[in-house]
Amino acid sequence: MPRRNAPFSIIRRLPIYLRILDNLIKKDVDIISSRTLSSRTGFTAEQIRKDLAYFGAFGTRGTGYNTVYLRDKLLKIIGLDKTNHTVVIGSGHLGTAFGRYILMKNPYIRVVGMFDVSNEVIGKKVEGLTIEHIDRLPAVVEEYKVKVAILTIPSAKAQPIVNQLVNSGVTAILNFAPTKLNVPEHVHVHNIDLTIELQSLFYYTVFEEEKDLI
Amino acid sequence: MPRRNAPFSIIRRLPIYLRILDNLIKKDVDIISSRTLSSRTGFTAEQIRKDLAYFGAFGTRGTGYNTVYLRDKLLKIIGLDKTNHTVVIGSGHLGTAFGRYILMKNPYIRVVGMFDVSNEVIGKKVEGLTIEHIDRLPAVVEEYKVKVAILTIPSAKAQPIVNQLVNSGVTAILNFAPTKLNVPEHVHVHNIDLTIELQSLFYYTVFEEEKDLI
DNA sequence: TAGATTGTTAATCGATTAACAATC
DNA sequence: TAGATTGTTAATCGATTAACAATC
Repeated sequence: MPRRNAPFSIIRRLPIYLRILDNLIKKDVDIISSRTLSSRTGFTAEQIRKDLAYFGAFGTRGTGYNTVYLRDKLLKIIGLDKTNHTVVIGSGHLGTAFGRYILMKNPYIRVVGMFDVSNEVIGKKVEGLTIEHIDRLPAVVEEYKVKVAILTIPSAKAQPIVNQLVNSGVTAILNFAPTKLNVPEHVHVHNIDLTIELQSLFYYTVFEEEKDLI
Repeated sequence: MPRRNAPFSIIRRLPIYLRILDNLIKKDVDIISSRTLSSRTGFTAEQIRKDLAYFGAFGTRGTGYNTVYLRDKLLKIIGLDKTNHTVVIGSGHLGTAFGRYILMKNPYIRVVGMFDVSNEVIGKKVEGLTIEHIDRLPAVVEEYKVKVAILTIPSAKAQPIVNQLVNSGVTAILNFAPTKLNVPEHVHVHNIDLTIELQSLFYYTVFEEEKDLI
């Protein structure tokens, strides 16, 4: 499996293929064509073939892709072929909702810790996992060799925690705090900013209203 | 204000500028340069100037941008210059967390309804707003002329609700259900897929491990 | 005026789409 | 073999970066 520094645009589509393959395999479908994948994803068949071809030749010409084989390849490419640990930092409403969601809906990822500073939530259980004091974070990260962390704490408190995470060996962060995090080059940050997502949608509502007037 | 069908890549950056301007104005800063905005956002100064120039000439050469004036322009461009209503459909853990977040943290957006089908949550209050039965959705959407809806319901139940929303006049949907929604061309859908965001991060952790071996 | 910073045009880069040869 | 579908090369499209003239 030649692992290169693949474009982010491709990487983001792989989990979508993975989810569809999971569903197909559950229904005992053995073979899928790029055309069918296209109708399920909304991406063009050409793009799907090109995405997969970036990592190797996984299909059979004239037939399509074997679902189990392709899923296996995708899991290896993404890096989900072994148990993967993550921690949730910040156990307010948003943090516990995410933690619960991942614990329940993500077959390939395991939450090994949830943390907070507030005595109001520390000790509470989320799907069987006990929320711990944030002082326990470095120990848990090191014990489980956690490489990916989810951040749902206020912007003002984010940077010191991020520094701590990086020092403990975390290399990827899913950041829900609406602030720019400073990290070394080898650490990847994905920002999910609910305000951006929601506000930017309003652009299209105004546009629609104006279109009505034309 | 010439409103065109601006590239989505630009539209998504506008709320970030808006947030920074809000903070600057709070601190009584009158003028900001593209260079300073660059260091705050991580985007290049050239890109920021080009983004803004797409909608008009809002700055002063040799000086920079007036914060209050630019914020005013941005609010008009995005379409946040009037009260903007939204509804949250699906009031499970994720839905109530989002609803609460928007109610508390979004100065320009007002949640006018939260809905669910489960008697366990209907009647509960979230930051003063009572969760209603989903049967009330069309009435609320029409009463408040809601154009933007937030969807946090299971994938299997999403499409019928989306059809209902579109019929009631909604033109933009923030979708957290991990499924492709079918909508008419004039309706915009933003998908936020926590699984994609999280799984795709694991690609970079494997990459890092391999780099260690080189 | 001189220094600073915008707004705009040109060059580059990267991603998507189209076309088709390879091959099951 | 004929039909189907992949994998790959070429063409197009769009977004970002660089350069600089305009102007406060």
